[in-house]
Amino acid sequence: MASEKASAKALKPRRPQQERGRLRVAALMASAAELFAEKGFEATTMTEVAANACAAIGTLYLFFPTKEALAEAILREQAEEISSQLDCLSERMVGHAPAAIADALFALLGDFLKTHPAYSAMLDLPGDASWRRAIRIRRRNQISALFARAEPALNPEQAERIAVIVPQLMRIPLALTGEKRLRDGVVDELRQMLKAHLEAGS
Amino acid sequence: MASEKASAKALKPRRPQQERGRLRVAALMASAAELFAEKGFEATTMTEVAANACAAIGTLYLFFPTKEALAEAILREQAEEISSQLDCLSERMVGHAPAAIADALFALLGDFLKTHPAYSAMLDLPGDASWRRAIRIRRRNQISALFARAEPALNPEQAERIAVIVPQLMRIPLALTGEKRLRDGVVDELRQMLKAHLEAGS
Amino acid sequence: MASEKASAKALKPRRPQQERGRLRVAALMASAAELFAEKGFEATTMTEVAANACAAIGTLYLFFPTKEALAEAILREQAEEISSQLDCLSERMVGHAPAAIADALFALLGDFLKTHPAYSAMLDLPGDASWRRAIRIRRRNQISALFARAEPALNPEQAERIAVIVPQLMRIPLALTGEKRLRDGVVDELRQMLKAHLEAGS
Amino acid sequence: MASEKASAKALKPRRPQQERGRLRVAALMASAAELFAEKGFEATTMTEVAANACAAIGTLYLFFPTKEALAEAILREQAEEISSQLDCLSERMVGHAPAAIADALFALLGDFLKTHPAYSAMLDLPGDASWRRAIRIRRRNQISALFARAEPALNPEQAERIAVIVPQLMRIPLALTGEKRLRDGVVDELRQMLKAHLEAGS
DNA sequence: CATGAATGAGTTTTCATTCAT
DNA sequence: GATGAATGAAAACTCATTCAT
Repeated sequence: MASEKASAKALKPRRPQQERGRLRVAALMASAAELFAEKGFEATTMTEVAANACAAIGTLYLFFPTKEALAEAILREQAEEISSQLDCLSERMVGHAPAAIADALFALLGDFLKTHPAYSAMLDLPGDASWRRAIRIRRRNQISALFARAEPALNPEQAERIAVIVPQLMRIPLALTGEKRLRDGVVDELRQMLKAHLEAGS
Repeated sequence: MASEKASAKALKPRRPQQERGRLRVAALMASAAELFAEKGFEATTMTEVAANACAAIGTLYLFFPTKEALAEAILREQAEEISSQLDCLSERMVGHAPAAIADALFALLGDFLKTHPAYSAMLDLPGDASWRRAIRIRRRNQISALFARAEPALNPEQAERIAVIVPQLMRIPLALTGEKRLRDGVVDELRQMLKAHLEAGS
Repeated sequence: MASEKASAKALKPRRPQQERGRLRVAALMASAAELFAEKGFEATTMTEVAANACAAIGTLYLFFPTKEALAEAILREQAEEISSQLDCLSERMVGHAPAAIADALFALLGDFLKTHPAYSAMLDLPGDASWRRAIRIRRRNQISALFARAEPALNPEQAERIAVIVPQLMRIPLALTGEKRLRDGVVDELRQMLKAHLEAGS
Repeated sequence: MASEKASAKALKPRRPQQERGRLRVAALMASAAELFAEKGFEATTMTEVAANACAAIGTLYLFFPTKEALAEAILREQAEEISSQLDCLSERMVGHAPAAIADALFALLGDFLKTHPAYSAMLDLPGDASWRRAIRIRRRNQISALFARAEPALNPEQAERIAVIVPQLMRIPLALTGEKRLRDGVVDELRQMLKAHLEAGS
């Protein structure tokens, strides 16, 4: 599977040393995330990303050597964010029952995906690169650890399966734009389903 | 005098009038479905689709005026197929409990997605056209009707929510290529989760 | 010519077969002429020509080896037609004054171009082939001969110039589709202009 | 936060923001005009246009989103030019007789068409778009106003007809490439014809 | 003669990426 | 750092023409 074509070219998203540069980079990433979420990674052009951030195309390439690198930077940042939130949650949830954890996880992931619509869209893309898989696995491990730490009695295999399932469950309501009532109902339905399952299984 | 004006330019999407043509079309659609499933819609080129079917690029465009039209034709065909399978299932399931239906639905959708790997990948694409939405809604209505018909006591709103959720649940294991054990475990976990939920809810 | 070869295979009578072929060819040429006039030579496709004549594309190529040959056949036929009409006119106009000839020519060309809208469009095309030039020159010579024969006193150089000008004058009103009043006025204006000029020059 | 939404896809027809860009655009338009005049609009390829201007194909599309848009840009520019020349002429010709105006108009249009060989070829094309019609009508109105202003006694309907006719008269000699003597004679003949007509009509 | 599926070179158009200023 | 013009390989799409039936 090693089809990494960017081998010769050292992948180096440059780190801006100045405050203005950092703002620039943030604006570019926000612009890209917005467009990726809206029309998908492939359908978004680098020119659009730059224009949407009121920057020149050259400026965009100043910080991100390729479109793929731009996606990776965004995804890494968002993964970092959710990772620390999961760490936080893990602290708070020690000793709680799986069902309680499920509730909290639902709230956390629901909020995150709503405010970061590009996250799922970018993480589950066809032709997944190794770094994409790594991010998914890290998230999976973190969630399964969350359950394991809170409730050591929980079957670790099941914890892993749950860790796979929960983030994907959260994507379901995202597709129901324009049907708010249904979407909220689906969120509740999913939460009940998961909680009931965890209560039954423990 | 040539009367019929030929409607400007719209003589492109020719449907095959001979047996050989019908075979060709089938081969082209199979080729496209295979590639769409493998590398995604955007990353697949029309040239590849044609070559993969041992046809010339012109032959492909003889039957499908655009790449989008090709995707639509494939999706419509597969949607038709699953639709009739759902009809069949609906017949057989009259009078069964929701949990039994869930089991049967799991089996049906699981098989279908395994043999039609392009289906989900193409149905849930960014920037969804109206025909895509129509297909999704039809499937949703059919599944909710399946539950409603088998178990008239079931809350119709819940049936709709379940109809939204189930097909998306089935997509989750698809992403787990190369982790067969985990994938099978996840399938079981999801089935149990859904069945338990439906049994509790009824 | 009656072929008495009544063998096992029913042999269709040859004459009707040729007759049918002649009708086919006429229909194809009519179809092409219609489309060429409507959207131009380049913008018309061979497929459209065939479809517009309710024939298969292969049938079209049975009679015309290339698109260019199709155009040439149409133009030659129409040129032949107008040529014989000009011959007729030449007979009738012997001894008439140039102004009278101009009137008659106006009527003849006006009718012809109105019923053969492809004629001008095809004769004056960019990148003119030699046969196109030949047709134009033949028409020019015929018209100048018409004047010379009727009125031998007329300056032959002027006759040639008039022969160049008149067919082009007739094209002017053709562009005024949808402004019938203006078009008719322009026709009159042109006729007066030409007649006055010829009367003054003689 | 990237506010301005970038209007979907319409950031293509970029107008040059630097001096160098303006030169490039001019060179591209000149290249296209040359080729359109030489081989016609349809027979000219965008690749040729770019190569003829020593530019890459992408550069051409940077400024002109389609071949049609390229034609429109050229035609609009040339129409603007002739329009201002007609304005100039209108100033100078106040109080002159129609015949004198005809002379001046002949000179002006003759020069213009000789130095802008693409103009007529592009303005009178099959399948005329609305913008093409608009340019023709503007020219017509300007010429008829020219007559009306110089000689208020002139019949306004006749002025309009003349305004339709004159530009088309000027096209006639253009077709006579390679027959210089004849062409010059035709120009004179046309001029006399028009002048005599206008003198007689007033 | 008739047919229409098939071809593939050629055309238009896109867009990630580079580079001179 | 910043800019935006420039690039060109690659993709979508067209259509005159051929050929097996």
